[in-house]
Amino acid sequence: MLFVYIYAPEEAGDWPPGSASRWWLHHSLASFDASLRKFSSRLTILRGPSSEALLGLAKAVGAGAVYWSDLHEPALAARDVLVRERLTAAGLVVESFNGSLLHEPWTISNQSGKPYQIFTMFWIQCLSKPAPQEPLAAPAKLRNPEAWPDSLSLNELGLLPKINWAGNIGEAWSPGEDGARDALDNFLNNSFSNYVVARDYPGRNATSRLSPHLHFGEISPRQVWRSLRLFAERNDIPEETWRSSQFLSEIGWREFSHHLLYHFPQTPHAPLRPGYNEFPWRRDKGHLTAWQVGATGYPIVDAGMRQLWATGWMHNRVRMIVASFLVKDLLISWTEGARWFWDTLVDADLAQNTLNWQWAAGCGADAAPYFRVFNPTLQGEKLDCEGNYVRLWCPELGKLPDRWIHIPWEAPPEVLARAEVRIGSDYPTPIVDHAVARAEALAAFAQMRRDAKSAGMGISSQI
DNA sequence: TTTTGAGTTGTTCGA
DNA sequence: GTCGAACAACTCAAA
Repeated sequence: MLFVYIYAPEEAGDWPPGSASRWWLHHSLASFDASLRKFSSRLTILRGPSSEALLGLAKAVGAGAVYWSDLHEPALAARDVLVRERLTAAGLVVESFNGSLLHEPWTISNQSGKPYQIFTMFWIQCLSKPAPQEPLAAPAKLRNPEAWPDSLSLNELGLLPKINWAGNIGEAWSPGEDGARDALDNFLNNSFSNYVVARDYPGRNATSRLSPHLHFGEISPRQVWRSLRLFAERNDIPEETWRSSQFLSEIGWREFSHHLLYHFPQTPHAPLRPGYNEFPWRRDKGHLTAWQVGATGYPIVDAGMRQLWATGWMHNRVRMIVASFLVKDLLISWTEGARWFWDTLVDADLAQNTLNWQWAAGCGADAAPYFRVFNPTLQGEKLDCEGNYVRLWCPELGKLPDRWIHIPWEAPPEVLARAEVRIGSDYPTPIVDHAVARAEALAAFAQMRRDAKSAGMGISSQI
């Protein structure tokens, strides 16, 4: 038995892995190889094109069958169809399996046979199905080939960034199966019981941080399901409680996003609701850059964007706040935000990135209504009331009292002087006035609805 | 068949 | 200070 990873970013269409993803991939592959070495096995690493690589390898080692886990990202799924055809034509047995979802996307549909576009009903349907298949145990031993085929070294893939900005990322994460299992165990034991309350506070480490592990297949949702069930049994948590838990429903949202991408493959670049096609997004390079580097003048937004840059990850709640800010306050297209997240997130996942950005922009499935505009000051004061999160990522504001930490531009001059903050030089002046920006956003969305109505198309998401 | 109600994550305004 | 209404349009299942 031979394990092979083929690096073929050009086969991912418009979405080759970004820098943060490649960093994770490097360490995940290293971890996988290390675990194979315990069986005196090893990971064979090849470069695409995938079908050529696999045909060559099969010939070299005399393989009779090729197996892989299904992916549903549009470009990769199309690639896999071609690979399957070519391998089959060459006389190889080819089988693929569901390794990344609780249910195959075509098995969940509403009464008229169409995909759900509302999460609640989708998830009720998922939960009403028989429990997902139990994950198989890892093999106790492997049958190794008589001779190992040629393989690239991991470093030859050039996945690590040229500049060593990944230093901070490494401190925050342990890519690989062991890291994934530790993250889940740690979450279940320490955070599961209080998840509903604590998860919204970015200063508390109360979320599972499983997303990159799930994306790279280091742990599967079926393993999460089973671990949660076993944890519940050990702790006398009734089945009804854990099955309807907020945490499991987050796994459900992941599932929902992957099913939607399967059914609506155009959504990474086009709004699910066609009425949003003509929305007059602004192209303001200066504002976009300020958002990207965390220099908007709104502390909770800047803290989030800097956390993203420094660690390849951002707290879920803060993702909503910064997304709302880009889309509603700056009126910059959600696709710009999706691009930036794609390149900077270690958990960048096409399905989830797409669903969630469209959700924030209001143009997606079960989306936030257009009038739901996050107020960055209020969100900061509610969820980071002592300013710990802001002080961690915006240290130049560190000496400001709690009272002013989320509204530094309103602080009295003597307070600013004492805190050694000069607004406009030490920390930016807000690049927009939220109250004005909110009014403009509401007006722009209202105009879009009028235009859509007069064009007789509505903003229906029907396709 | 038609109607009704509810739907991840919010904010503002006026009583 | 608190509280409810309003801020749309559409999906989907239950009644």
